[in-house]
Amino acid sequence: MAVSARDVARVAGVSISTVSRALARPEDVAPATLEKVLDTARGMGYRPNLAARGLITGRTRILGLIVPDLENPFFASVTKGVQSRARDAGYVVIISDSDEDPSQEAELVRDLCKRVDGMVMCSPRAPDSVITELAGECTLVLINRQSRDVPTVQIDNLEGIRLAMVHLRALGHRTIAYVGGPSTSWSNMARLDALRTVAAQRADTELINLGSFQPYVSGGVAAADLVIASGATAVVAYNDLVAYGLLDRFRQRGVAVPDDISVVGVDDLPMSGLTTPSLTSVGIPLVNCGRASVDMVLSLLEHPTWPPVHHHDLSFHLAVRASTGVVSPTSTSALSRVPSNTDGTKELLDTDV
Amino acid sequence: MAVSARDVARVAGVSISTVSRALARPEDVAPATLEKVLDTARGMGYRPNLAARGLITGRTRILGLIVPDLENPFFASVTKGVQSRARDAGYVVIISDSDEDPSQEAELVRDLCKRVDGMVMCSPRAPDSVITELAGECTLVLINRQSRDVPTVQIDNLEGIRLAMVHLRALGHRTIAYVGGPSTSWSNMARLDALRTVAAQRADTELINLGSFQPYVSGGVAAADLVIASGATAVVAYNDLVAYGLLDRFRQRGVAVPDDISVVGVDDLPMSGLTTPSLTSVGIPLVNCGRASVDMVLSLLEHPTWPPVHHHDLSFHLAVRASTGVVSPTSTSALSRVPSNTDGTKELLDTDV
DNA sequence: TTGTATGCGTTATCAT
DNA sequence: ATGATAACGCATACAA
Repeated sequence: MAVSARDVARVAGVSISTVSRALARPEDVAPATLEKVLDTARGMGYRPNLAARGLITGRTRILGLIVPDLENPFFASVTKGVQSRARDAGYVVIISDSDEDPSQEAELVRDLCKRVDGMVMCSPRAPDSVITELAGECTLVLINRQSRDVPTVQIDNLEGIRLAMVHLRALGHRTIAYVGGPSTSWSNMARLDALRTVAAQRADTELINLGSFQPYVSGGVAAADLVIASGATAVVAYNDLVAYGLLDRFRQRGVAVPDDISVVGVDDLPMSGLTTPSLTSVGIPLVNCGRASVDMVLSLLEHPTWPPVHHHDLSFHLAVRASTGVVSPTSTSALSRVPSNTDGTKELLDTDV
Repeated sequence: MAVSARDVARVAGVSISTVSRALARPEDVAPATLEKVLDTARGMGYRPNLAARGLITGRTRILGLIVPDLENPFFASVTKGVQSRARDAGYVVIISDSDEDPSQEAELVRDLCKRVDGMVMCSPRAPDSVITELAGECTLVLINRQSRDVPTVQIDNLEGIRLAMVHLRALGHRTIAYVGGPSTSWSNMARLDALRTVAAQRADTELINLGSFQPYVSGGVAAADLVIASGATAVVAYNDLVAYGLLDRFRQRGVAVPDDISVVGVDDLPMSGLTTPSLTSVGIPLVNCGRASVDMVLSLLEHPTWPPVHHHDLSFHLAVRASTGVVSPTSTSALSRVPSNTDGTKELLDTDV
């Protein structure tokens, strides 16, 4: 059986509450007894029973994290940040993978609610109404999703997209395609809006929205042929995974990157320096997102009355690599073999593919 | 304030213990009262306080998982498996990232011990003695590490390596280099042993051990030039990350894969179908490793007296992709520009690099 | 500064 | 089949 505070008290020759105090508020106990208690506690290998402590304090010192897919490097990085910051603050984190299933998310939150002090949801798919309701039942912070009612950690998509566009324009690109993510995704809408805003500011820049695709490698593979047919000299992908898919399919099709088409991703995943060619990407400080979300939860926990910083914005950086290059004179002519797609249509598709 | 069993009891007009029973052993309570209790409980949104339950049962229904690095896709996959199987069994999992620091591992286990029913350590770096000691303090299962005293989930390296070697030999390769992982790593020793065993069985096959490298992309980059200098026509990397590094550096050096050198990785990470060229890899069923480890922990928990299946072995598969090809007549001559390394030395290096 | 006593919400034991 | 009651191990208000 484990050693309890009572055991320590008996051995140290003090009362049980002195043991408790020695650990919780050392300054409230006489130096001599403090040392004696601490020594015997250590000697006996005493570890407070956290269930009992939690029963009294109502706090578990556990944080919850819900992500759609642990194997997706995007969420892996965020998870790393959450875990690391939580530990620094003396918390541990329970992780839960929703398997990309929005309907599971709500159930997961409710299950975890009682076990944790607060929760972080990363890129939740569940509808706004559900999220808001959930936030009423427990301390909740959202990552990478907008909400009026719930505190969020967001990334300034406009700034990131602007970096990418400025880069592409500097290389001479004027016809730029966008391979979107899920149409319901907040990030996708934010990025599309940003692209439109930036493109609208330059009269000679044409934006071709190729519609919505799965936010994985498979989505990029599916979109690649449309990109080629569109006649664009550069393409911005919803995220790096999609960009990997583009790269892969372009290679299969014999389309050279960046000579024929330049490719830009979003997220700057750890892998993106290693693709062939290496991928230029708009980077999100994912680990920091995780850290920031924990800071927000803890702040909410400690100052429940404060209605202060409900949104924490992080900024992008641009990692320029080998997948973007100057537009070549041959590129558009060589590729635009499908006339019907080069008629200047700004929105080719607007449905999910 | 949250609603307690006492509240439900009062509203339902029964005693508090009937409420408890209704949830724990429905068959022990009369159908009429059962329905009444369950209805009011649901109506009031009653959720048992897990801290209180844990205090009396001594069980938290939490499992712990310690990995060296969450961002490493190897561990991400294992984590996915652990989490998924744990949830199926009604457990949640606390995850902890040791930041590749062996000295942290022991501390993490001890911290988590009191919070969880059992733990899984994935590829721990800590010395045997420490691991054994830890296993004495809590229910512990190891993944990807050998131990006499502690239950483990392992992979049959000999079988996996044999698959790779048979594949390479069928392509005509006779001089095969191995880029090893950390010399202290059990996996590395197991793989090196397996390579030696298989090579020894074929008189015409030469194995060149290039020594130990970091088990990351950087390790592969560091090893690539040695591989080229060794004159080998094929190289087996400690894992896929190392293989990525080899691929990257080979490309930089203008060495064609697989025309000049064939490359084989180990792990078959999700990304490995997307490198250029795509990577032939000996695949570990990582998600299943995670699942199996949870099964072992739960079995240990439920039948603490059984001393049965202490080791669970999983098998490899070989994912043949574009990084391996038939040996070309030019390959050895074209590359072996460093005579001192082509003298047939079987063990070039045996120190860490 | 230290000890005593109470209660956190649940399960388990026993009596009814 | 159900109810009363005693733990579980700790923190805390209060007494000394």
